[in-house]
Amino acid sequence: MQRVAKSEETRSLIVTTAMRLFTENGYDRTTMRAIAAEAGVSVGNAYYYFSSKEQLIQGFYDEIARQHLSAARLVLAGESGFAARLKTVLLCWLDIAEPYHRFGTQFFVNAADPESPLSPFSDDSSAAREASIGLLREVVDGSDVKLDPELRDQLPELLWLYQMGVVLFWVHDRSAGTKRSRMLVERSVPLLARLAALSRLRVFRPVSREIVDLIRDLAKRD
Amino acid sequence: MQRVAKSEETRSLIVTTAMRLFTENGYDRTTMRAIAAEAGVSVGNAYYYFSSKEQLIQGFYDEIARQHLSAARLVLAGESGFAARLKTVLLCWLDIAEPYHRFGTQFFVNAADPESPLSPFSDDSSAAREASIGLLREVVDGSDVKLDPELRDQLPELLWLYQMGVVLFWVHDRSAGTKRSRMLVERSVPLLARLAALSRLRVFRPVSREIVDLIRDLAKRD
DNA sequence: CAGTCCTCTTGAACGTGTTCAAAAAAAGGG
DNA sequence: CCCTTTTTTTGAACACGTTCAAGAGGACTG
Repeated sequence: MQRVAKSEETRSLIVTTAMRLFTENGYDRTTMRAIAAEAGVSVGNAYYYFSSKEQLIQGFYDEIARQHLSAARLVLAGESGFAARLKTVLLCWLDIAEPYHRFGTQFFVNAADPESPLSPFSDDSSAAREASIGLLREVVDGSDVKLDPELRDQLPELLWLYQMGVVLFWVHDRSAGTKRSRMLVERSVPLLARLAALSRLRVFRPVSREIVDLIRDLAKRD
Repeated sequence: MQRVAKSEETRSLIVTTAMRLFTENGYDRTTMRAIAAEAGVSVGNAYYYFSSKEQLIQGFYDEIARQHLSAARLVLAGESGFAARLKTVLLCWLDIAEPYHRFGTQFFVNAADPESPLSPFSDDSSAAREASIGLLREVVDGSDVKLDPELRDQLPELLWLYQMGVVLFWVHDRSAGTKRSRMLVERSVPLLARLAALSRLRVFRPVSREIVDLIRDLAKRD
């Protein structure tokens, strides 16, 4: 009983300290020895709770995702247009992630490793991924957009991929205040919305159907 | 004179040995000490020629790019349809990259770092990038495709981004013979070709123009 | 040929992430 | 309260990428 609490306390102390030092000095310049010393534990103890330094990053993902989810829900309430809703959600993510951009690149690099549990495509990340896709489903369902119904089901997943693209761009974005990423969102979202609306046109139907099928097949675990 | 040749010999000996050991044992399991020992030089000497272990990977990129360029030119000769040409070029890349897939993921992970000179978006990679885009321009120009002329200029760069997407998918692809990546190419290329053809329709024109403008603006170094 | 410079080479040493055998602390059982 | 088992903690040790002061080997100059 008491032991679980104590154990949980140590774990949380370590991750909190790590996050603070990462933010203060960057990921690379923060050593495991420094984290342990600052938290008042031994190096080995940090490894008892976290299998690697990389794993300590998970705390950041969780934090950003948590903030984004609650902030996005708030701003979504006022919007009913599809493009406006999507834009809002993405700009909201950029706002929240902004403070972490300086060293955040380091994190997303590690996450690019397909073997890593931190990869957004990994099984370990499926819970977070589902939550993100769920939010994008709210974006679609809460809007007044008219869509090919076949597309409607798949759209949230497609939008999630699009969001990953935005994040990738953001990671490489070196402009002041990451304003190029903002421009990308401001201008690509209306395009997407228009394309989605076009999906109802007859000439577009077969293309739209094939996209849906392709995504479905690719999503299958072979 | 003689010295330059000797120096070049040592450099090449090191990179060749590194590539062999990487292929045999994987990137992580190959140590700089092992490379140096196998090449019969000291560790410090390897660092005289290459600033880091990561930099030794460049040899792989160059090799794959070189093979792809010449192989693609061969198979391109027989095709005139846009979709067929594009599909050919991408499948050709998958064929050539196949032997490196097992440990290739490791390489592309390192390349995902925006700070790294190995990043496909970095200044250091601009030569290789231009060469790739040039090949894709041949794909477009050598075909009989009819396009919005505004789009025609930008299309090779767009296709390059699309190719990066395929590579990203390939890196995460765990199917036998990376056949899912092949499926992605087989089925997404015709879609792209159809979309490109649609760009001439009047309803599509404004969308097409905005895409072109957006890419142009994003490409600007601010 | 002696002296000077530049290129190339060496290997010990440093800092890092990570492991592991051992100890300490806590829990449980009689 | 002692004995056993489990959980938690320790810090020395290891392997690796990387650095650097020192030197070896020649090429050029006067």
